[in-house]
Amino acid sequence: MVMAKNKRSSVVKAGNARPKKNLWKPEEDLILKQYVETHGEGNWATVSKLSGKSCRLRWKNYLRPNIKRGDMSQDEKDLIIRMHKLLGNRWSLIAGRLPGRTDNEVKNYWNTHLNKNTSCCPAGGKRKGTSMTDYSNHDTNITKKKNKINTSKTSSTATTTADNPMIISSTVRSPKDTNSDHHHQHHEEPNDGPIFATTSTTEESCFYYDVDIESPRELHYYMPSCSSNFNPAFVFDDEPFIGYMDPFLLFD
DNA sequence: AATTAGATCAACCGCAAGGTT
DNA sequence: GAACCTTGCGGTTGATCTAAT
Repeated sequence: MVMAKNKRSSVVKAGNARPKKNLWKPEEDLILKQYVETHGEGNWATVSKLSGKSCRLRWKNYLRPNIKRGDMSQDEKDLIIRMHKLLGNRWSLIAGRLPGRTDNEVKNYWNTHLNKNTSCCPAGGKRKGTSMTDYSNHDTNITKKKNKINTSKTSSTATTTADNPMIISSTVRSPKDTNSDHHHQHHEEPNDGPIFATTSTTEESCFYYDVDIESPRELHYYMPSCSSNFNPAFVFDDEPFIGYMDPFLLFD
């Protein structure tokens, strides 16, 4: 069943039973907005205590300036798909690549629009125990609580089904680990083995992102610049995606 | 017109990391 | 260094919508 895009207000309809969810009213939004304009961001615990609502979330996902609302453009969709293949469920990182989009929005968009369209996932939109849950378990478990990539050792492996013969395994290391992992600096693999692409960074915020891609075709899709000679740069929409230069990776 | 199934999205929840005391 | 507090993140839930029956 194809559903029309559903635009809903956050306002509870008058006459309805009191909702379990604490939806925001426009006047509450206004109050919060004025509060932040006056006092600045922060002190969310205090504000939330006073209001009884999650003000930080509301501000971050809805009220913050430059929040872009409305349909995703084709470019944004493509970027989300490709970033998700590369990064998994690291919504904040993906959202950081999409100006004006929040991680929550990207996550919702993925779960509702894109997840079901990917060949590696079971089709369907039923929520409970379905596509989102089942498919994402592999990288959900991986990425959960491990996405503080700058600060902690993170290892993730995203495998796929037979429909998508690509395997991405990413390993993010803290600078401490760099001594023992010299091969992460720059690496070339023989063509007959798994292609092992790596970006490296330096200084405090550095981390290493290793991508094992079994299919050279897939590698070329993600990294057109590294067909035979490896070049540690990804390209998104003609934009070089270089780990050590990209603020998206260093944004913390 | 009423009901049902499925889609959408705002908000909630719990955990982990970082910061402060 | 420990304890507490704050913030960020990702998974999940629930309300409400629309199209189909």
